[in-house]
Amino acid sequence: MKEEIPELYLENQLCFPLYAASRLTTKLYAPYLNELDITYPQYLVLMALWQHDSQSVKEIGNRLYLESNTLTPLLKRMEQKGLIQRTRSTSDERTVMISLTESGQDMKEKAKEIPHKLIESFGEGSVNEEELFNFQRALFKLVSTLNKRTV
Amino acid sequence: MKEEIPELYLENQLCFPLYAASRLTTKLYAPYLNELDITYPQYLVLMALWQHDSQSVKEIGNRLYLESNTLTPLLKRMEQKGLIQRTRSTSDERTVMISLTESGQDMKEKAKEIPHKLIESFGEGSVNEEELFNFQRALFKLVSTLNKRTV
DNA sequence: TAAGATTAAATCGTGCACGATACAAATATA
DNA sequence: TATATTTGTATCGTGCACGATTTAATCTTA
Repeated sequence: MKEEIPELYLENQLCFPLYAASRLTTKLYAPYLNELDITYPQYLVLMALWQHDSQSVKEIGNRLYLESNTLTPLLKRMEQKGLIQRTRSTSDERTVMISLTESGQDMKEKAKEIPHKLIESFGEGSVNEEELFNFQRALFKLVSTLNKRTV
Repeated sequence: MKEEIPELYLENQLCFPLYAASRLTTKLYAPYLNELDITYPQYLVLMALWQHDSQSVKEIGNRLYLESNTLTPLLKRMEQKGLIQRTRSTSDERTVMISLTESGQDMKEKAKEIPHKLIESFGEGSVNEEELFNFQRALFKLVSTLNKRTV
């Protein structure tokens, strides 16, 4: 017999809308990131470095919740594009320091328009400023809680 | 000179916590999905089919916001595992209908415990029921809006 | 009804994610 | 101070995502 299990409906999941929203948001960024010839994860790394230049792979990973298995190849691609520099630390030969090149720093100037453009292409009325702020707070709280649970 | 652009801080993004939350949530599911020998996207397809068996690739894609370039290989893997059947429709030779096998239907029985287990391993106090519900509503609203913007 | 447009899957190439493992450097401990 | 443990990167294999393109079937329209 067919048993109805509402707990298994897609509409009742939390994971599914997170998954969908993340992917759809990334798609919304695509046209602007394409202009800069970078991908979304690369944009995240740049944001981390624009905020605080010269971080180890580990530190960037802590910031983005990623590990070296994902970051190493990604950072190598960014190095190839001339956006960053990878240097093995002299004080601790295990760690690799990542720092922005001139080109990587300059990209910030072009990127700073992206957030505004995105709000424009998304917002179009219907979004309450305060509601959005609360939603963002809830999201970050969720991330923080999830991070504790998944260590 | 170093220009401070708060709009580019990771803490002020909406996309970044969505991306992080999505990935961390998927990680929380991993142990339970591993027991069933399925991946997270495969779990989503199963949920779609448990709710409504026998859908075309296109219909599943509309439900999950995915297209055939992602779904075709994914569904082929699920077919190999004996979870689903892929049959080309006779009425419209373009469409491929996806339906659950007996094994795919049976998995629902094992899966129905997952949502509860997840809330357990996550919840541990600190989560307001109503707050969570509102957050979920906001998430789905966001997905719906994003979907309109990215067509 | 024949030519053009649209639609549904599939294929291809690139870039993530991530578990598992390897390896060397640094740290802790006997 | 040897030995064991931990730590930071890197490597490997698998499975998504997704833009671009292809192919075949269906639908439109002149």
